[in-house]
This record gives sequence, structure tokens and C-alpha cells, in this order.
Amino acid sequence: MISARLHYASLALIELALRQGKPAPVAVREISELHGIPAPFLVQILRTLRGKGWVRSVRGSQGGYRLAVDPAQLTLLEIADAVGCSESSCQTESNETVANGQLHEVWGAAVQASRDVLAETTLADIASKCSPSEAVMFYI
Amino acid sequence: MISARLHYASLALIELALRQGKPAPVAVREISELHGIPAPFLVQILRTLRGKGWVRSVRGSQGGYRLAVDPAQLTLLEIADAVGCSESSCQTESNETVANGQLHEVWGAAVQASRDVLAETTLADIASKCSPSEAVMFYI
DNA sequence: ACTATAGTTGACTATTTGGATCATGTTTCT
DNA sequence: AGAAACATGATCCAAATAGTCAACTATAGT
Repeated sequence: MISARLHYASLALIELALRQGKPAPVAVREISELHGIPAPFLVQILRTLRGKGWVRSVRGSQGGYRLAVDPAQLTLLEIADAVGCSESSCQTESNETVANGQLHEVWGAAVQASRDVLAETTLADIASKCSPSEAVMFYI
Repeated sequence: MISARLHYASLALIELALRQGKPAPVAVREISELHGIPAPFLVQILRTLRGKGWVRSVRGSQGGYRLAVDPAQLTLLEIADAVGCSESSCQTESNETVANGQLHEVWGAAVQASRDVLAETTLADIASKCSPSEAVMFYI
């Protein structure tokens, strides 16, 4: 139900959030190795994030990625929707009976419940719990 | 996220719940036509439900299915787990970083939230809202 | 200018899963 | 016997996900 794409995208964004103050951008290879994400796959994901304007890329030697938004304004739900963790409740088209309608209401409520949880958590929330032990240490 | 299997299984069980008092069992074909479910697929689903002891089958001519449990005791969550709507939050194995752990907590909470919704609704809840217009009419 | 580094792009493959079907067998009623 | 209806196991198809490749472009440092 939670796709690897979403998990990887979140990990990458957290990593970038932790290094926001730093001058140098973060290389794909570095993120890939730190979090055990297949590098070519990560590239593909970062392209999506770049399309949303959440990260900016710097090309050439010493290039990499940098976070382009306020981590406190970006929720996990937005990320999920961006990477296409298709959260449509149920796309089967049975006959339009009363039972069918009643069920769809419940399916919708269930999906909404999980979306609400994701909507309540921002990138900053998670990053703040990671600060002490993670990469932040390098820039003091 | 909500599989057709779960939707179909629920529809079938509701149909059976609505006819609990009736002497004759309900044929697969009838359920299939009433709710627009592919018959061979429905058979496969009913087999699973039979394995869980929720329905009983009667073979031979005039055969069919009958509900074998109290609709008020069967929740949509149980049905979902039975038909294998695999609700595991995230099976990717990244490096064991703090960020990874934090994220998994959120994924787990999101999945749990939707499970809670399903756990709160019983078969009887839905059936009661369908009674007036559906098949129940036939048996007065 | 040359080279190494690093992102860009687009197409491409593979594995899994869910959805659906078939053929054949067995039971029961008439 | 014959028709109706469930039982079973194998099988197939399509879509989505996960992951890969190769050729290209841009920048930094020498």
C-alpha cells in the first residue's frame, strides 16, 4: 500500500532538509548510498520532485540537489500524491445498487483516514527527529 | 488500494445477509447478475469465504450459498484480511537510519487509521441500510 | 582546451499482483 | 438419465511497480 517510490522520495527529501543550511548541494550518489536506494531509481524519483519545484538541481562537477521549499510546508500526503501512490479508493464499477453505494462510502472513509494521517506530518516534523544522529553532524 | 476482491466479497456477503431468513440458498449466478460481478471470479472469492467458515455451500440442483455467521459480528476489516488485501505498510528494506524508522512509524499509523475505519463497520451495519430496496422484498 | 564529475533524458526490461477465465469433476434434484 | 449448481486446479492477461541503460549536456578544476 505504501510504495517504495514514496518511501524513497521521502527519505531523499528528509536528507536534503537536514542539509538545508549547507552551501554545497547533495549528490545523488551520496543519498543513494546513505539510504540504500538504487541510484538510477533515485534519479527517476528526483526528477519528479524537481518537476514539482520541491528540489533544485545543480549540474556539473560538485553538483547535486538542494531543497527548494520550506520543510514545514511540505506534507507526506503531498509527496505521496506527487509520486503517484494512487490513493483512489476503488475503481470497480459494479451495478449501482444500494449496497454498492454504502460500501463505497466506507472505502472512501478508510482511504481518507490514511490520507489524514499523512497530511498531518510535514517534512520538518520528521527531520527534526533525525537531526542529532544524521548527516547534520558534518556541518558544525 | 481497495481491491475488487474485497468489494465483491463484501457485496456477496451483504446479499447473503439480506436473505438469512430464507430457506433456499442463493446461487452464485444470481449474486453475480444482481451485482455485476464476473461469475467465475465470484466463485473463487466464495471459496475463500467458505474456507473462513463465513458461508456454507449447498451442492447440486437448487444449491447455492448461505450465510453461516452473525452479520453483526463480521467486520469489513476481517473480510479484507481474509481476501488478502495485503495491508502491510511498506516492505522496502532501506538502511536502518533514523529517518527510515521515523517514516515507517508514519506509514504504519496511516495504514492503521484505515484499518480502524474498516473495523468499525459490520456486515449488519451495511445490510440494515440496504434492506428496504434490495432483495429482501422477495420474501415477505 | 581537457577531463572528470554529475545531472538530464527517454526508452526500456522485468517482476509482481490483481483480475479474470476455463475445463473438468462431483453432487443433488427431478 | 439429465440438468442445474457447486468444487477444484490450472492458467492467462493486463497493468502497475521496481529497477536499468545508454547517450547527452553542463560545470569545475587543472
